[in-house]
Amino acid sequence: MTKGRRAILDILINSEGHLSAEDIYFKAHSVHSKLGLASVYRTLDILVRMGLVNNFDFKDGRTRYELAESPGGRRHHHHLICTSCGKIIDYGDFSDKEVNLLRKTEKHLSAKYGFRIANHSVNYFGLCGKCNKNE
Amino acid sequence: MTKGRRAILDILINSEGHLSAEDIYFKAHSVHSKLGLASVYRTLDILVRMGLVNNFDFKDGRTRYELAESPGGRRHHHHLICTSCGKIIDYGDFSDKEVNLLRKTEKHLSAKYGFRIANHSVNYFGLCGKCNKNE
DNA sequence: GTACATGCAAAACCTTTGCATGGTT
DNA sequence: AACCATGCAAAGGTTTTGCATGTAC
Repeated sequence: MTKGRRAILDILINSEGHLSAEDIYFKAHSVHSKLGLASVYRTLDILVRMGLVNNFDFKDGRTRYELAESPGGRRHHHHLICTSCGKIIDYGDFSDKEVNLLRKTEKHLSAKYGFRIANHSVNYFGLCGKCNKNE
Repeated sequence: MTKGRRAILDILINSEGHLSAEDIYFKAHSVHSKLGLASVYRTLDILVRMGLVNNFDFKDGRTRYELAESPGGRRHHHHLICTSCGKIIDYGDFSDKEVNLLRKTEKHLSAKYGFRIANHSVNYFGLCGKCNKNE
């Protein structure tokens, strides 16, 4: 565990999520001004592989990273993404029904196709209120 | 509607989906050997905007395209993706419960956040049977 | 001291853009 | 003729890699 990795992890822990590698790179500079962008990518790659971080594609050309859900920590959520302005809303107040169904579906898929499912991503794409009006 | 666009659309209609722009470019060459990669991208962009084609990110560094679901045509489905070998399985035999719940969730989200939701993407990431064993 | 993480720069890669040309109506 | 799609090549942006150096254990 090096200074750079610590900084990156701290940033992920203390942020709202949806950070690009460059976002993290700039934030990290205030703490550790020598950190290079390549190291950010290398660290993120490790964290993703370890399952501590999830990455997402919101179709804006860069990969977004956020801390994975953890017991007592960040809660699992899905995303609403405005395809016009890029606004992202986290949706996490699932009903019990939703949670149970997703869990059951994962189990069903695991059994049927022999997959070991590590995580899932659910994204709703559309227009936010503002962009909807402007159209 | 030009020759190039016709070729691209035909390829999308007659394929199993999950095609990258380059896949389409190569396939198109057997019919229309002058078609350039840029035109493939331009056409795909139009088709996506028209809602005829959906694009996905399976985290292998390139965008994948497939024909959108249509009445009587392709059915809506979700994806299982092996994060090791890249194998993709389409999952489309939803139960009524699943369909209803998703529909209700979309309605709920639309109302709560003022979004007009155009489509959603659900992806399960994990290891396929073969990669699971090799680990 | 050894192994591994780093920084920097260059490369690789996918995707987009500019521009002159060609095709369609 | 006007308009738009095209091909080609160049540019753009993100992510990865090579290599010498620095750092953690």
